[in-house]
Amino acid sequence: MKRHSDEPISADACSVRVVDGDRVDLVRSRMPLEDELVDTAEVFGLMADPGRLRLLIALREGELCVCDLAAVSGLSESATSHALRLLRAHRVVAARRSGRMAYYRLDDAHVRMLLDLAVAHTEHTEAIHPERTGDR
Amino acid sequence: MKRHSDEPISADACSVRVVDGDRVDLVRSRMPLEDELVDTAEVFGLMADPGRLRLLIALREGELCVCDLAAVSGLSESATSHALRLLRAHRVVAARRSGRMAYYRLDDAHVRMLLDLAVAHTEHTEAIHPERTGDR
DNA sequence: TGCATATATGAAGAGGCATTCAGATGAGCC
DNA sequence: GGCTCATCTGAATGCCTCTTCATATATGCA
Repeated sequence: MKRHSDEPISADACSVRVVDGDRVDLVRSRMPLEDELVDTAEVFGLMADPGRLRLLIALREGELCVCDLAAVSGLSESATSHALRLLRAHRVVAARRSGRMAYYRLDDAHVRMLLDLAVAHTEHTEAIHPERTGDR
Repeated sequence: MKRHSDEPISADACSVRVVDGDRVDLVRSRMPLEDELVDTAEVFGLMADPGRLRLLIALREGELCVCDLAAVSGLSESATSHALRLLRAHRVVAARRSGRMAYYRLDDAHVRMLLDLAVAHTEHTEAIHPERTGDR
């Protein structure tokens, strides 16, 4: 049932011992392609910064201009712009320009779902929470 | 309808111009509490590393020992152990010990949902995606 | 008891990332 | 045209993170 080391383990099984080679091969076969996995990790990375996460959560309800996003997120306007640039580069948000204003909106259904799921989860724990006092 | 600057904008409205104060206040009132938001960002951060993400995806199907996780993820066993330690510290995975082996499993329903959603999405786009070439 | 195996840990180095500051672009207004 | 306002950009800096190497713990086995 348990074999080891002398069976064909697809890729880089050079120096690594393996306990359950069959499981390993199975799990490996179900692993997403490298590129997709890296993309996914990048998306999570975009949501891993509190400032950017605030921006994205704010945008769930509709578009906002940069200065309002800065006000909501607590970031400086420069930091906000940098963050939005990053998010835009990854097609997570899109911009609409009107005069000198720039209105940003969520532009990625997948990210929206992740955000909804995450916020729903926090609201769960919020039910237990008695207060909603100060912001920062 | 659009007011500005001279209304009470809860917290840090010192130097930041605000275009639509009502929207800002509304969005702010719906923003998760700071602590929860930071927690959420941390969870995303844990999934933002390709190595850790591979570990977590591998664990979706059941428990695995450290060396098999290393084999699956392509990480060194040391790096794997470090990663698992991090994940364990955040209660995302849990360990079961049997002899000198340590078997890890997913231990966070929320993370599992996020993973499922993410993997489902990659499997979707795998069929469709024509492009996604240049990022920045 | 002593050795090999499986995992855990600490320290350190390299790289990446977020913020800030200063300045640039570009639209609206007089 | 010249000024102001909203946003964008680049460079610099300090922090944080991931990996590796070396070593520690601890279990199983002879």
